[in-house]
Amino acid sequence: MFLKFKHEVKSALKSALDTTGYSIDDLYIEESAHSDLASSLSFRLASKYKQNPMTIAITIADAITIPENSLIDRVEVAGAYINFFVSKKFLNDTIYEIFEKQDSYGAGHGKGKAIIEHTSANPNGPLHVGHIRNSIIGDTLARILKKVGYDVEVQYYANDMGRQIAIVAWALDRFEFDRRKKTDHAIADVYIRANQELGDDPDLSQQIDEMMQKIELGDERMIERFDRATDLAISGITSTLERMNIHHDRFVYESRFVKDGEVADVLQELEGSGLAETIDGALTVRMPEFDKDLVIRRSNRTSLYVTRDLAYHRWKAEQCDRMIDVLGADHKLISSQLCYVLRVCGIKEPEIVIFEFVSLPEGSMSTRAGKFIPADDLLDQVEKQALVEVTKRRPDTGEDFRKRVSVPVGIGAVRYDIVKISPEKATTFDWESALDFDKLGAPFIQYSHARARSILRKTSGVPDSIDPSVLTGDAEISLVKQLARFSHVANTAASDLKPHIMAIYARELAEAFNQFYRLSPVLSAPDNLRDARIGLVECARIVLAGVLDVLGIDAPESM
RNA sequence: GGGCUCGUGGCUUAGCCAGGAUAUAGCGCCGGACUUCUAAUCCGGACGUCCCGGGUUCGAAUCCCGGCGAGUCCGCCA
Repeated sequence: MFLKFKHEVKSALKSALDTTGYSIDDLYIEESAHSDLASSLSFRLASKYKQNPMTIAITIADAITIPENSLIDRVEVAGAYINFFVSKKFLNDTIYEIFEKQDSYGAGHGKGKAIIEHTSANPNGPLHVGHIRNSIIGDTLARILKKVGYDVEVQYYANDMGRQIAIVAWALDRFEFDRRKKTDHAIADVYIRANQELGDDPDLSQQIDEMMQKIELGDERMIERFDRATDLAISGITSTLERMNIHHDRFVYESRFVKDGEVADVLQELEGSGLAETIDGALTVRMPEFDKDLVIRRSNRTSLYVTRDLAYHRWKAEQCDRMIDVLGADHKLISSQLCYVLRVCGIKEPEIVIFEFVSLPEGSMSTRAGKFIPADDLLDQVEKQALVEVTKRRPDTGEDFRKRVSVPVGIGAVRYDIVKISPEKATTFDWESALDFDKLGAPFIQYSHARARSILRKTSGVPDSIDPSVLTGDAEISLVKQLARFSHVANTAASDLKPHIMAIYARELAEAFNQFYRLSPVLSAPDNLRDARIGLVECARIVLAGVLDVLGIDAPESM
């Protein structure tokens, strides 16, 4: 509804410009604290036409004609801004639309197929608190894209033939694998130990090199060893992701691009077209833009990560309209080099979402060095703390209830706490704030939803039709306005690939509902107002549930 | 050394790409509201050189230049 309103504002403004004879390429329409939409175009016109901006604003505002049944109520000029306000019809239509569309409310104009790749952590240990920033950003983006209408496929690109996996495979033969532990954690144990042992020993390093050559040549025994290592890690990673409501539609293994010859094709193509040349025995792409050339085939003929990644992207590009990669900041250079090669080959480039690092107070994390906090530990601790919080706040409930509620509250808190931060911000993990439920935002939103549910449980059902025009209180109106923003926010989040704006919207929506809740009694209101308010609560419930779903956060019925 | 990112009240943070009206919100701090649909709530208050210095502009947190500080990358690793 907000988008429709914006369109009406645009066309009203345009025709007013036509009648007044001003012309400008942009209408400078923006959201404002002073109105529902505002335009600052009179400032631009002022310098262009050498006139007073206030005079221009008034002239244009006077020329605006609001059609019958418009979503625009009125136009006002303040400080040379032209302010637009929504009409009663806007509010009513918003409620009707939510009633009609129910769970599908908020869908946007996304079309086509989107492939989004996220997490893709090396299978050499469990996910740690840095990896899950990738997972949560990626999963939220996938959900946002789905919401706005894309056909979304989520992929995990698993590195099953890199040096790290060779080390894991080597370690599995050498050290005891602790079967009592979750498999990904046990993998990390042997991997860390192997790295200690390998140290700078060139003889041992030579063994790893030999393993990598064998895997590249398709040695059966070696493939089995690598696969075993990969599977053990991936199965542990998958179960961690499941706990966070994160699902991948497809695991794409790097090795397939070597096996099926796509890597060879890419190399041949680059070599044949003269884009790559042999330097010191290694096939290299000259990169004038980066003052650093890119090796795509080692002198021992094995491929590199980036080579396989090229084949992967070439394969993906043909299957989708939008190709999105969520990557850590350490991938900035290599991913722009990848894009450079794709570009010169005439292959579609991915849209890349870069997130900055999560570090520990004592420094950056490293799986190899064993310096990391496993995501499983964080989830365990947060769930435990959530149980303490639920127990404290709901002494009236039984143990079953508390345990059942503490899981979504804990997991939701983790997801929200991570997604609410803009990806380009580097963060530091610390236990105290990770477990401080006064700071965590998700319960606030979940609580609003639970309150809406609670009211609805006490009614004999939502009326079939309501008269929204009796909803005239400030809190009611600002709640409806927030409800109307959903698809607008989803569309912006999808086109800019910014999941955090959805998190911020969720908070603002919950805030509007809580204010309404405090100010506007529902059950004790007189008949027609009571019905209308029940209807509004139902709308809020639908949208709160919808937003939480887009954020991948469960919405408890009660908490 | 070069590239990229970040720098906003005590802490965390929105806004920056597409410059505009009193700079967003949470935590913490001070004070108020539960005989009323769950107070994980709501209301009010204090707290700001938007890192610094120039420039562009009628107007700069936002754009440009130069600093400073933090993070990160610069492998025939991934």
